[in-house]
Amino acid sequence: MTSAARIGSHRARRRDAAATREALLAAGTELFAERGYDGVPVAAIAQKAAVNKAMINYHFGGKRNLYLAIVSATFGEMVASVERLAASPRPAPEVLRELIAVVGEIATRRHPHFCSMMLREVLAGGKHLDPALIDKPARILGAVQRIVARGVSDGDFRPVDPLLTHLSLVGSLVFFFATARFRERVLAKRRPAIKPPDAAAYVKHIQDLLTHGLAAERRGARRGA
Amino acid sequence: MTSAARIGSHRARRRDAAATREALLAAGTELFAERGYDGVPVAAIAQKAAVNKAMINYHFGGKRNLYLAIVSATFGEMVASVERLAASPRPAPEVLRELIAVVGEIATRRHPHFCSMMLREVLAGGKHLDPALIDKPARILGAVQRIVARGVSDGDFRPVDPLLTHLSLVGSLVFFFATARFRERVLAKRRPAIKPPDAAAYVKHIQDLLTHGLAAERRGARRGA
DNA sequence: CCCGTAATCAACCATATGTTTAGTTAACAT
DNA sequence: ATGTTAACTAAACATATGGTTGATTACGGG
Repeated sequence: MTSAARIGSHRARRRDAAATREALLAAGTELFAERGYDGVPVAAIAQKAAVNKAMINYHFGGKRNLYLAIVSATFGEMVASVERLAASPRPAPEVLRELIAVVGEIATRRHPHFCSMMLREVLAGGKHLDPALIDKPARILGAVQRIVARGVSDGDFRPVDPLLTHLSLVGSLVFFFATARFRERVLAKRRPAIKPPDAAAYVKHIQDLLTHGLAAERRGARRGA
Repeated sequence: MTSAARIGSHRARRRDAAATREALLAAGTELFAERGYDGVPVAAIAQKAAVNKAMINYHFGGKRNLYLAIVSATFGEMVASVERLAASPRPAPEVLRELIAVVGEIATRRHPHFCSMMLREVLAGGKHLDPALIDKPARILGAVQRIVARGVSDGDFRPVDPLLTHLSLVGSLVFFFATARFRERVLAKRRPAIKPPDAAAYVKHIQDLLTHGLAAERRGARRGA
């Protein structure tokens, strides 16, 4: 892992700033997601990265800045994906289903710690976040809202509130992916032990729930108020 | 507040163990919910409770035990309410709507810190929790599952998976109530500033989403596989 | 080959924090 | 009144932690 990352442009180097930075980012991502900002000593990050802890200050300028770099990187791809989808001209219900799948994909494969970090940040009220970073969640919010609003105005969705819909959607997804560890622990304790549900099944469940839950009533149905 | 709580059985007492314990529990509940276990120094709890910090060890035997006492108290009422509802013989869709309302009620009025604490605990993988406490979330899970399973077997709901349904329901609710602070901050930054949605509107939204999303198809509809 | 510099490291420092302790005081029974 | 004890306090302690420093080393250019 580290040794591989340390293979630089021409040959393995005993000193490689880029590899050190990478190792710190990787170690920090995992640890912060697991235990939260306050729960991780810089010594633990350094040890996991097999690097001297002074390197955190040397390369990032302190624990806080390392954390911000990690959050920024982790959030970046998610924001980009969601905004790309929001721009799609396809029917809103279809786009929403794909959005759910994409979030599931990113949350399981590309950034397995995204949901934990997002939730921790949000729980902390954005205390650790830069003003520059705090707008990334806001952009996700905006993108989902746009999709839902379009579905409503196209008549594909009931006249639901886009903001509330966004919150319920993101909430159920983030909650699921962020709480896998705890779920395993609880379910394993049950007699008979229950197998924790897998991500793909949950993604499909949310897709179906939203599809049915947002669908416009059949033509000629009651239209409240 | 404290002075009021310190009015004992017959007259105000300069020393009142019960009042001191209460003050510590109240202060701890608020602070732990806000900043998490690791984020709160015992000195802060003691200060907020207007009590000497050694009292935490004297009355509870340490920070950890104070935390466990708080979580236990906070989770207790929620578990009781949910299990009471699960035992109701009324139609499952109706019970589920009420369950959502009850969770909203408890999360806003009686235990405004329940969702934050629950989410933090779950994120930590139950690291701080006693085996005795870890089964409280499991009981909530069981109760919701029973309601959903009954709705399915009664033909009121589509043949959804009760566990997945539980996760999506609890996830969307807990997420909403735990992230109010962050939401306010993000929404206030938008131009024009958006008023954060209130709890009652969200409860209704989730009720409707579930009602529509779980409802059995009209008679004679397709039955997959 | 040799030097300058970026990168790295071990040790140190200042501070914060959970817990302990030794002493003090108020409530109450007698 | 007084002795006993639970409740409380201030100070001390041990440890953990984030950050700094000054020396050291490897890499690349000359």
